[in-house]
Amino acid sequence: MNKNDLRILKTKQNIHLALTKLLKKKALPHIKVTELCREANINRGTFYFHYQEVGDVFKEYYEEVVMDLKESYNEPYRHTVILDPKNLNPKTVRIFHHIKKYEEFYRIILSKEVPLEFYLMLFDEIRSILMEDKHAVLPKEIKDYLYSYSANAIIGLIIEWYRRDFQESADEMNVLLVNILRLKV
Amino acid sequence: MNKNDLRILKTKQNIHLALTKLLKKKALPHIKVTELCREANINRGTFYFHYQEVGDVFKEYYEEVVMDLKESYNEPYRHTVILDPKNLNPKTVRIFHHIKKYEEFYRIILSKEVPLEFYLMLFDEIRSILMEDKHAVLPKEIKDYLYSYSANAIIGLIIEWYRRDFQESADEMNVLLVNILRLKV
DNA sequence: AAATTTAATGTACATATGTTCAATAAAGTA
DNA sequence: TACTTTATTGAACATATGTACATTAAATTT
Repeated sequence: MNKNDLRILKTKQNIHLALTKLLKKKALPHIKVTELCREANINRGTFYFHYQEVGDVFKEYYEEVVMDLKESYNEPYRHTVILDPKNLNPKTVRIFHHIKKYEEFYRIILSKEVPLEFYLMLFDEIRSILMEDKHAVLPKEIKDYLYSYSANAIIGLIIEWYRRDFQESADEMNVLLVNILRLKV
Repeated sequence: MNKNDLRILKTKQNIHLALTKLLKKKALPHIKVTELCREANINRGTFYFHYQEVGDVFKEYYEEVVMDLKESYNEPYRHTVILDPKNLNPKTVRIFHHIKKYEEFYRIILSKEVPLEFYLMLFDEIRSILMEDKHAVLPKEIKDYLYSYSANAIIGLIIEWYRRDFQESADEMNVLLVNILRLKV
């Protein structure tokens, strides 16, 4: 199975286009394989040759999106220590900008019908971003919990942001995060 | 439709028993309606008379579990201000004990195949528990975000706990939470 | 105990799933 | 260009979904 085979590239592109089209009409779990293939003008057998279920197609997208999140952290003005309010500069936090950029995408990720898997992918990604920060020397176990605590706390803000229909700007979210951290609750 | 009709109670009980049995073998989304009805010895039409999908049966369980979580906060030694480390007494936090009590249940809730809906139910429940605490006077918007931040931070610990197979005791988790809050990160 | 209500059953039907396989066509390779 | 590889197709099959409805049986009500 040659990943660069033109036939495969075309097929996958058709499926991707069909999925984005269908996602505007209905939630991911309600999109049927049959429906997706009809929309993409490909045979159902071809679908099953590449994927197991509709969610797998979405996962391919998601990997691109996560790539963007990763890349946004490999730039010159790289952040230093995110979750230390003493050092935190709102501009250093890129996560909210990333979410805003892919807002339509995260509306799907955060909708209740969708498998937790996508949420956990976001969690792991944010967690690993936080792990790159230098933290005070702490026992490994505490650190593991601390990263999970902090990563999910940020997603907590994102959930609230989503529920408020992403009204606030990404910069406002960064200021909000700083304020919450300053509360030291 | 009389909720107390013996026929309904029996049918639902059979379905519940069948689901718990099947859940020991496979993940929730892989349990088919047909399969569940075969196991419960009820007609498939009867199932669709009461539910839309297998997940709805699970939701009925979940409501009982959430009830327990709620009740654990209506007891004499009620907590005061959970997320203020200065006042926090590990014994006052009941969430981890609740999770441990329904460990098998939360293993399902936190497994990747399951819809985000169940996660969000837990989120909303913990969030509303935190909302009962008296916080310093803050603008409503900040408060909304703060509660989402704190509630999800706790679930972050629970995710990590789950991934470590719930090895730590609930008391150890409370101590851990206090330590993290004392770090003021 | 008889009458009434309605949950549960059995059957049917159109559609979807997930898999298999031989035939075809479109790509890559010599 | 001719040859080779393999992705795609189409057809078939067993099983599952979701809905509908007349019949049956088990409840509740009188």
